[in-house]
Amino acid sequence: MALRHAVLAALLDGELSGYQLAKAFDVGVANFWHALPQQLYAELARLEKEGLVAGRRVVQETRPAKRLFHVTDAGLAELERFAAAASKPSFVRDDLLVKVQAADHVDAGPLIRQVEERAAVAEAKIDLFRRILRKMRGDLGEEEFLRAGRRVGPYLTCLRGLAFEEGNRDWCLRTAAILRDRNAAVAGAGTPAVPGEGTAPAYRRPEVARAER
Amino acid sequence: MALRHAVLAALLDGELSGYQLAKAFDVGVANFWHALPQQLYAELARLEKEGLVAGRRVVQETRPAKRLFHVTDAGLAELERFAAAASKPSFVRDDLLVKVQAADHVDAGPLIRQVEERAAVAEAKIDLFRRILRKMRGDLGEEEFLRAGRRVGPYLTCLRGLAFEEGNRDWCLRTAAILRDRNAAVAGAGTPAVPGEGTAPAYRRPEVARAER
DNA sequence: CTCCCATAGTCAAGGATATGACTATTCAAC
DNA sequence: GTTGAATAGTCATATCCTTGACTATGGGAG
Repeated sequence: MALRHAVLAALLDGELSGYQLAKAFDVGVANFWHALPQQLYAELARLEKEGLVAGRRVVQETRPAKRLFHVTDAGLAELERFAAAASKPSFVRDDLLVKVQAADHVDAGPLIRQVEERAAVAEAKIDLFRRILRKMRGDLGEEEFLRAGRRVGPYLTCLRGLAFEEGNRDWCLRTAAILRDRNAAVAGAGTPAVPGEGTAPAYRRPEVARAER
Repeated sequence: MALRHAVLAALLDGELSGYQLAKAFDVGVANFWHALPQQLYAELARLEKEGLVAGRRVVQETRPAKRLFHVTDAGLAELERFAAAASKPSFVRDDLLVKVQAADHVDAGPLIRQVEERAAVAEAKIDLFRRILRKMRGDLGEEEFLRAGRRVGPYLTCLRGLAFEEGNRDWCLRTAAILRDRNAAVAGAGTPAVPGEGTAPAYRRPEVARAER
């Protein structure tokens, strides 16, 4: 039930429309939470009904009208309550890690490609985050901004996003190199397609007949 | 729909009972996926019905009987298919980051405590991961193990977990220090409880009367 | 002149996850 | 001698999240 609080936190920086929120919570920039547009519009409706945010309609000339939302005092109080409550630990849930976990038992080719692609994605995010951070701190140096700047929350979460993506990139590059080496070694030793099968799996499945292959 | 593949990947290292799986997917060790026991038992039942895993009953003397599951050839094929398909990017979803995003608008005290507690949790996980890695590579050095070891998938995902927790710890410690400094600075300047309110929020809420406070 | 993209927002359906409780046995501590 | 932790597993409910649509307008590319 933290999506609502993520929305409240995002609206602290100023009024946003649902559409703008959706972009902020989209892949690429969502440093502290991720959500799809449908969720956000639904959550905004709930938050408004409960009086935690309020919206005002803004008519535009060249674009469809939009509704800009801001956090009410009740919303701020709710955020305060949330921030003081215990946080549950966060979990890893990543398709790619599941695949790497199985790396010794599946075809290495597609996996290596995916890991390398992820490294490129991480690199792009790193660039983006660096630009965002520069923009947020303006003329000030990082240390100075963090000491005296008036709004450091988003800066700090962006720093976490940056460090995460740097870790991601480094790990992906190393993992890809390792899998490539192993794949080449096994291929050189004569086993053609599936390297894991060449290097004796740690666990021989019992009672299941290993047909063909 | 990746939980099933995470279960398959976990069972590659040998037979496991639902209970053992649950421990592996619990907080603390789940390097590549996290899930609750209920989910795992349900998923195991589905996987068995579809013939992707098979279980055998093992009666024990001092403990209740258990069912040990292993991946079938069909399961391995399914995992192969999954590994070759495109992975969707993974997302950040962390209560604590939401709170830090709102750091300038909420009471800093409880937040700082939580960030420091998270740093301690990360430190404990780092120790745990280092022990697990040492155990997995045995006598070999890391480079050597990754070149020649016969099962590196779990080692690689554990390395990612280690790097993640190191990043977590470093960020938490730095963030806590920054928030402490800022809190002390504002308290010294005369504002008592809520420091964010002392430093002029970037956005003045319109049309909403700012009662008392 | 048409097609696609960006803006702005909504609906329905179903799968995935979380919360909380519950059974049953054994060992070890108090 | 009863309570508590660990083993082993299950059920029900509720909420969350994802998938895949769909409406509508305006601007720019080709």
